[in-house]
Amino acid sequence: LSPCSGSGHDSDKGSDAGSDQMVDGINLDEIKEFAKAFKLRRLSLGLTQTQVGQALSVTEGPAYSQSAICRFEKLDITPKSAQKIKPVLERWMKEAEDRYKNGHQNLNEFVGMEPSKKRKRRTSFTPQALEILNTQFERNTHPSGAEITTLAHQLGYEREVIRIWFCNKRQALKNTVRMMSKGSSPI
Amino acid sequence: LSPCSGSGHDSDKGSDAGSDQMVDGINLDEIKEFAKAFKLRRLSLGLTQTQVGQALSVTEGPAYSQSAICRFEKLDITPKSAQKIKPVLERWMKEAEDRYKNGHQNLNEFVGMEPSKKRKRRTSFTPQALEILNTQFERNTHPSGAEITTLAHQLGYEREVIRIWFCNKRQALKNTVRMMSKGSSPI
DNA sequence: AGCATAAATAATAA
DNA sequence: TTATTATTTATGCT
Repeated sequence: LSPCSGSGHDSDKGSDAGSDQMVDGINLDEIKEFAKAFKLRRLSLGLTQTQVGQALSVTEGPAYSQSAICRFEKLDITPKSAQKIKPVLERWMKEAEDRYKNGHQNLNEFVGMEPSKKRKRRTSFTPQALEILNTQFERNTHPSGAEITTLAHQLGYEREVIRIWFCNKRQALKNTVRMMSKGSSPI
Repeated sequence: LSPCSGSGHDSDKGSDAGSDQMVDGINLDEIKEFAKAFKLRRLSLGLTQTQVGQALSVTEGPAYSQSAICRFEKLDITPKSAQKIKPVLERWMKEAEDRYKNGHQNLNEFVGMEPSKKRKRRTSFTPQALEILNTQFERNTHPSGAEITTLAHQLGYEREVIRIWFCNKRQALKNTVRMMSKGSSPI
């Protein structure tokens, strides 16, 4: 991998940790542990990466996407970057947990969750609609935005529902292909 | 659409605080608490509902699908049913956690996970490949389709991977140039 | 009682 | 970053 080092010498931490793995004056093991704990704390509060990211964007600026949280949890970032983000997450999570103790409403408010954010009801497509959808899928597995909109309107379903249908359909197709190529005996 | 609301939904539970909620001699609150803890313990071990279900099917008989685990965690089952399943899950989880303490390999074995079941590729280029790629890039930042195909075959990577490499490389170059020249056209 | 798959979430590519 | 894919969860159905 590209070394890319030497941009800055942070010698702020004078404390020498004995057996921990240190890189550029950063304690990797400590960060690793924190990341793991952070994920668990997040799940304990029933929060998604998206929610954490959005909430942080409000208080800390617009640099916290779902991807960013994901990458931190998996430590798919540079040590320097992790070191920078860690205290922010630490502080935020502390606050969130405190709010949680004082009642869920406080947490919801803090995170900016909708109070009655229920899962969407599972739509069931009519056979007629499915037939048309499948026909379209055979023609083109990746319809454009405009095509999806038209199709949704034509069939009388929400646009998003149609979009998701194509996502899942592509998924199913891929899985089928994968299974077939595995050479498993047909049932 | 006919909303058909109010289908067998209990009205608000103005349950009295302090005493446990009992139904048919079953302590609902206890089960509720267990279900929540179970989910957290499952996540701590990094297991999916599917994995738990499959593992249980081996040790406890074929009555534990992913759906079943899901429904237990959400308590979307009858109290009687929950009461019946609870000790099974309790026992299994205990065992799983013990194995986990003795090393991940033990857990994997217990759960029946594929040792090498990892998510997906993430192409990383060998230094040799990178050297060749960079040489080609210096010669021509916009290789034709045929050239990309040849190069991909030569290096032993997927064509698409190579194509994208050039995209990203051009991007990097552009960013560098832009940074150097400071004022640039917004393309 | 659990399969099929819609919806939601996490991870990765562009 | 944002868009999209891969994975997991949840639920309509019989």
